[in-house]
Amino acid sequence: MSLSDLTQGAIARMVESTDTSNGVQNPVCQILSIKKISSTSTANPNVGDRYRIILSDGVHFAQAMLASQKRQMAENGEIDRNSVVRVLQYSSNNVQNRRILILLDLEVIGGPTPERLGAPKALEDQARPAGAGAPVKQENGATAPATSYGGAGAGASAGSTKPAMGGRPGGSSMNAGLPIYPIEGLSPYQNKWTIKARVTSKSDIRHWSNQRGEGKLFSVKLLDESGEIKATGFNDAVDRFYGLLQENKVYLISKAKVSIAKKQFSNLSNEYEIMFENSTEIEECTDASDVPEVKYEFVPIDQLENVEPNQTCDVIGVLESYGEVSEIVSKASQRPVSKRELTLVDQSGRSVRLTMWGKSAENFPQNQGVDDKPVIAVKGVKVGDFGGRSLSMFGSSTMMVNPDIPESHGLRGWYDNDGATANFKPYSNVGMAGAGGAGAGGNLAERRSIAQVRDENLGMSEKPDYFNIRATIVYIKQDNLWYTACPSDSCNKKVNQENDGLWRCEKCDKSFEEPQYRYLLSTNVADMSGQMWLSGFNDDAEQIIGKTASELYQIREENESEYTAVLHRAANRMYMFNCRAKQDTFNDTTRVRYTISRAAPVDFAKAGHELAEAIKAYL
DNA sequence: CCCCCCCC
Repeated sequence: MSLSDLTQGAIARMVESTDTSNGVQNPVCQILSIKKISSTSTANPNVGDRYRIILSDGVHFAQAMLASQKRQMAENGEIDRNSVVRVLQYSSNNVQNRRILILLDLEVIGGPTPERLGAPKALEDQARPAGAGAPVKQENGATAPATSYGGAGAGASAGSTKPAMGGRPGGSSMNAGLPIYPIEGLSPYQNKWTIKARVTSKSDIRHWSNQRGEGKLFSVKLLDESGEIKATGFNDAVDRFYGLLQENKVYLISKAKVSIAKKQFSNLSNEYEIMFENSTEIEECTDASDVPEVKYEFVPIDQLENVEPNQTCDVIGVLESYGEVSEIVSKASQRPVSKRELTLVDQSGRSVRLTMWGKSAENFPQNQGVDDKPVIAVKGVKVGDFGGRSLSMFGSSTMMVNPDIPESHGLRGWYDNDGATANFKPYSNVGMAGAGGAGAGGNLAERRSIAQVRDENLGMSEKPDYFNIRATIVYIKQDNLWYTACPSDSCNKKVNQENDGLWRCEKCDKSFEEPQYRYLLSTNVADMSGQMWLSGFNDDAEQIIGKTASELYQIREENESEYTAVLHRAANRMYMFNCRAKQDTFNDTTRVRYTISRAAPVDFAKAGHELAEAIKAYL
């Protein structure tokens, strides 16, 4: 299908006519957007206003409704965004001074069309003198179609008895003269528009600095009945609009720039995005009832295992607990990032971890007004497979605390009656069983025995598996216990001694008088079910051995038997090991390596109490 | 004009 297949110019003539009989016969048009209208308008059965369509002839587009008898074409996917259709029968109706096309019969032609044909503009004047055409009567009390897009032209239309903006709810003197457009109607070719849209998410302010300069920016997602679009503000626009724009509120926005969306950076299905500019006007709109609310599609926590990792989804649950803010260093950017772990529970009897990042993590819970065990709804969070399933906030994810929606009230009632005393099966407690010893914050069932680690084939898939074991050091391998490392901060690469006696680091491109010694621990550990070899790095090895690698190097230089004694003393101690299992191939042999990510001495008193509790639970 | 979405 190409632009030439469309009946160019048809839209204007269709709108001018009353129906097929005096209009265009069988025009071929493209559907730019199709949107189910879920705000239950009691309106007109004649109109059957269930699906709102933006219809294009390649030159112009205009607003249309799919007649209710053709609803199934939308429901079964026969027609969709970008479909090319032949309009067999239509009518053009005057609804509150706007012309709305009603598509009474149509057929799909050609195969799927992947893109918008041509560069259609909004029909400048879709209004007509009252009484012309075949006006659709509004029954008493009947609601007008949701948002009154002057869309294609509620501007000062010839013969219109109303002022141009008379129908604009919550409007003001600002933005005067610019018709309200559906978001789907925006394009770079037309800049006289106003959208009335709800902010569904707002990012943190982000600062950047690269070779091209530096600055700050933020972005919001905007929603109306027709679709969604991302809008970004840079520098001055951050100062002007960041505070004004708030999640879930509705705004009139005009005089911003529409440009081609960089699709790879957006998960919204819109070819375009908006940039706020110096001339941009934004005003909160108090009459927001006709702009759709954020829609959630909640996945119960126990169903998360059916969601593919890396997908996004919406989850609602009671905030059972949350941790302290901590800092990690991003592997990709090498920059420190704050994070905070929340634990959500729901009626499915399971709990899941939700990670918050950056400022929102630091400012939680104050920024969310969190009281005791609130209901938390999150939208667009990333599903991870850490420890089964986990959740992680994106910059584009949104969080609502105690939202006023049925699911929230249901959870509140359930939690206050039953949930508060229930036990929840976690997806994972990996990483929580650390300093506290045996399962601090975790439960004993989640810990594995060494036999289980083998029986469950952990580390045999492409991705690493993580597990915890409580085991006793049996033996520490005595040769190659350390390597000569680069002494630069956070380099740790192996350095070799050159002919000049200096130690050279290829990565840092520097030479040093002395290397830093760092452990490469290989230790055999055992529990009641068996034994296994674990690899460990410097920090955990220091803790286990009780000396730095440099100290131990000196000891061995001076007294070989003392060296052996130090290693003997390190054995027969019990630790909680957080480990990672991953395949690796060396000399054509593939085997699973088990690496310590954290080792913590067992707190026997605490572990004993936990065992007692576990036994009690069986009785 | 950013574009990373992180870690165990």
